[in-house]
Amino acid sequence: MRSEASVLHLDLDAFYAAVEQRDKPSLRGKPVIVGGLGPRGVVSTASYEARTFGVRSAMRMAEARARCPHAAYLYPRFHAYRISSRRVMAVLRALSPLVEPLSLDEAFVDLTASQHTDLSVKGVERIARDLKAEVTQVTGGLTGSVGAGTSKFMAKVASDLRKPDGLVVIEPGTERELLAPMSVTTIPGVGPATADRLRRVGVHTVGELDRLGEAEIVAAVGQAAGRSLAQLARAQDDRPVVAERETKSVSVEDTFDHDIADPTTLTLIVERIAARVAERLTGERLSGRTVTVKIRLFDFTTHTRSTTLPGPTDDGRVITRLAKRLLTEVDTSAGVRLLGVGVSGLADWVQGDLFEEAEDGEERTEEPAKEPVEQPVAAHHWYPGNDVVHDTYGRGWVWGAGLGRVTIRFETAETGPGPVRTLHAADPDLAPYSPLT
DNA sequence: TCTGGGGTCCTAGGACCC
DNA sequence: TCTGGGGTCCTAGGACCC
Repeated sequence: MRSEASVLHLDLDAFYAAVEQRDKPSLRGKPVIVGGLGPRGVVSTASYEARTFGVRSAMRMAEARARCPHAAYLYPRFHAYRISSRRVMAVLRALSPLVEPLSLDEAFVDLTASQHTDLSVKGVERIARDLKAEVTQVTGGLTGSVGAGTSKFMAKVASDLRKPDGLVVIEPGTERELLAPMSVTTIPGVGPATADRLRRVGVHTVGELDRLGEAEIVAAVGQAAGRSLAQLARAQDDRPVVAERETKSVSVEDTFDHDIADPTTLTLIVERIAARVAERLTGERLSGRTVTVKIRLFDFTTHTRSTTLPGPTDDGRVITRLAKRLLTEVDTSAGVRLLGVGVSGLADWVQGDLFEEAEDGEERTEEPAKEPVEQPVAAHHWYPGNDVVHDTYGRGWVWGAGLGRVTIRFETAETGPGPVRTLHAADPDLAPYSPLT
């Protein structure tokens, strides 16, 4: 446990809406609501003027329009938000190299890694005041709320305490007293489901949770959540501020204005979404092994289907083919409201990083290997119905794979479906064929 | 015209290996 | 014929966060 309030949390106020008001003076002082504008849109950010009408983040747009019909409704301009976000993060990194961004508008800063030595409450207040001024300056007038405390948890609680444009440093030693009357939902990781479970054992506040034993908490909410909850309820939080986090997955999803049941349309959409995922993977020099399709049906039930490749890929053709196959594994005949494609199990190496230094900013001429996994290959590396093979027989699809062998069914334009060949995984005949091509 | 999009982490069961 | 435990990987679903 830190003895000083050396963790700082910055939260930009109504960030998306504030950027819009900054860039369009006619919107200043007026309710502004940023989010999806379609029939199924939800609110991303409401300006403080809109919040007085009860409009909140994650609220359905239809409800927001009912509550505040005269607001300006805007589709998010992420490019603009990203520019301002980068400037703010740069300010934070100048303060301390240890900055952990949580999103475009939020970050933790570890002040023990900064050049400041006075981390008394007064000293941290001075740092925070200067920081707020600088943030406002580099963003052309945006404000942020800053909190500081002896842990991430307390810093975040602090920044929430006075919004907007707030500055709160929680004096070390006063944490439990401060937390005791607060709702358990103040604790990160406690959402509606966990709050409900705790309510059933008579716990509503952090203080009540604190008085419960760890064993009882674990019994109520499970192993991992229970242990961390028991700690956080006592204001014990040793989570470090982590500057670099590795991306674990990349996904794209789309909710349709109206449910779609037509299989051809769904296939087309899944192709388009898979291509966007592949684009982002290659753009970020990532590749992954597991492809997942997410299907939300008309009734909001959500299904995922996934498959794991023997080696990482960023090939749009491979991702698309697998996504299309996975889509067929779920009954979509009653209507689909959302389709998504994701790739996870990302390689911890960057594809082709041996080839490019790219100091000159030129296009790379050397394409990275699309298929890191080459032969020899085990039978289970072949994907029935997906892997295509060409040889003297013509074009063949892998028909079955497993138990050390691969069956391939060939067909030609003239003769149609032709012979079925069974090859052993170690068969040299299989070697020329690369799976997943 | 109920319920976004991008993520992270956890759980639980089954397969498989030693 | 019956019966181990531990570890890892994979899949599906769900909670949660901003």
